[in-house]
Amino acid sequence: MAAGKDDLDAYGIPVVPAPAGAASRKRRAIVDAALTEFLAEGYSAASMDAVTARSGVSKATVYKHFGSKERLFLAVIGDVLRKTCADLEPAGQAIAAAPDLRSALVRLTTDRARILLRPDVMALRRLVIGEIDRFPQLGRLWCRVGHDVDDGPLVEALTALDARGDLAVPDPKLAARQLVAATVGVPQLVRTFSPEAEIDEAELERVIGSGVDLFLARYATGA
Amino acid sequence: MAAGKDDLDAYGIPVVPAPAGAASRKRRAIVDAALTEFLAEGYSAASMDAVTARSGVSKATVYKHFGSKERLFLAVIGDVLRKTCADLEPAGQAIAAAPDLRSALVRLTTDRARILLRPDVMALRRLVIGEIDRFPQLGRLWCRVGHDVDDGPLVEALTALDARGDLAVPDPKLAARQLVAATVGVPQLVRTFSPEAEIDEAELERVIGSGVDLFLARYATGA
DNA sequence: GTCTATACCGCGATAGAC
DNA sequence: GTCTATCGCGGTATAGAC
Repeated sequence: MAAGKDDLDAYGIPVVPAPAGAASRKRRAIVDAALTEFLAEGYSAASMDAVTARSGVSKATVYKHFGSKERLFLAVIGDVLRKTCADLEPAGQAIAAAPDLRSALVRLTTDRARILLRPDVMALRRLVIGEIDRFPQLGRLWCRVGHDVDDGPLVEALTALDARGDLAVPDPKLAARQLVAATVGVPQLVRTFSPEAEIDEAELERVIGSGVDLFLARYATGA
Repeated sequence: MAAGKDDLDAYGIPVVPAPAGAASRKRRAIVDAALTEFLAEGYSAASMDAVTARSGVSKATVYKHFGSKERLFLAVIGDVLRKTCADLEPAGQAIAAAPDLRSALVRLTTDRARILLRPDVMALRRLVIGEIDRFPQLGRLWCRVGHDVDDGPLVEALTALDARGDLAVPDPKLAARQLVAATVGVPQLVRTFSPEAEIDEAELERVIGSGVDLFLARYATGA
């Protein structure tokens, strides 16, 4: 049992450190192959044989690196989830300082929608939702990094706008959820059940814009 | 190959007629056991052995009735999905005639939320989402009977209200999606990633009421 | 229609040479 | 670290008696 092999991060997902050097390339190949396999088949139907075949290494090597199918799944999905959604981090910080609030909200929600609606992110989301009972840690991780439920920076920005009088938001946490639901949530729901649906750019802009208008009609001050 | 064994309904889901009599009880036991097993384990990890054990019949009987794991899954999930969401059918018909529009919208969305947020319905939803790639028919079926994406009656009601001048709704289809997203969608999203979260009745009323207010702030006429 | 028993396969995980 | 070869188990589906 190597040192640090059972370390868990704040979300209960095993941290498997990547060794530098020649083995690192094989490790990368395993991770890539595993992600493809898990996204295509789901956790249970995914085969470790298929992962080894796709990655070009032997099965023993896979187990030397990750120990078990469950640890491989958590490491791979957790990593890609963190990386993919890292773009969402600097979310609502520019909102409070923006001259035109509507434009700022449209830009914020549109940027988020572009990322969250990407086919690979949607597939990852479906996989996480389907395996929630088996891996509750991934659900908690998705909520935090993807801000699918709570968005800290956005809540803070709405609170600041309320204090300044630019908006009248009695419950910023609820308002943030409503804004996200009325904008990103609408096309996201459609694509959740229709993976093959295309993203019409003009339609997306129209939906997002209408959602922001919905939000502002309720929370904008007369000023 | 019995007659009608390969009949498909409008959604591409096999229709397996239930014979009346003594065998009907066994069939019911199989369906109940299979639903429990699939909801608990997902499609791939679900075991036909576990289904037979839970239902108290032999494995051969299960295969005599349903032919394969795939057909059993489609039949069971499709049936329960239709039955569960049948309560949602008479959706927006009473809206247009209601004296108090806000109360009517709150009642409509609250009723829907109560059904869609039930733990068993949420679990079914997670299962369908996770198996969308394998069974696209279930995604299409969910969209229709659950009105998770499009709600025909609600769209018609909004169109009528717009024509009468009670609301100003330029795009009823989009408005219907926004109403659902801003009300039911908010707690639904939370519980999608947190199966164990409880439904606080007071909190639900507050969220739904706020969502309806959001909707009316945008679409209500001055009158 | 229903049962018991089993064919047959692919799975996750490991042993031991190098 | 990496390989080949294999173990043991549990999976779906079927055969044949009743």
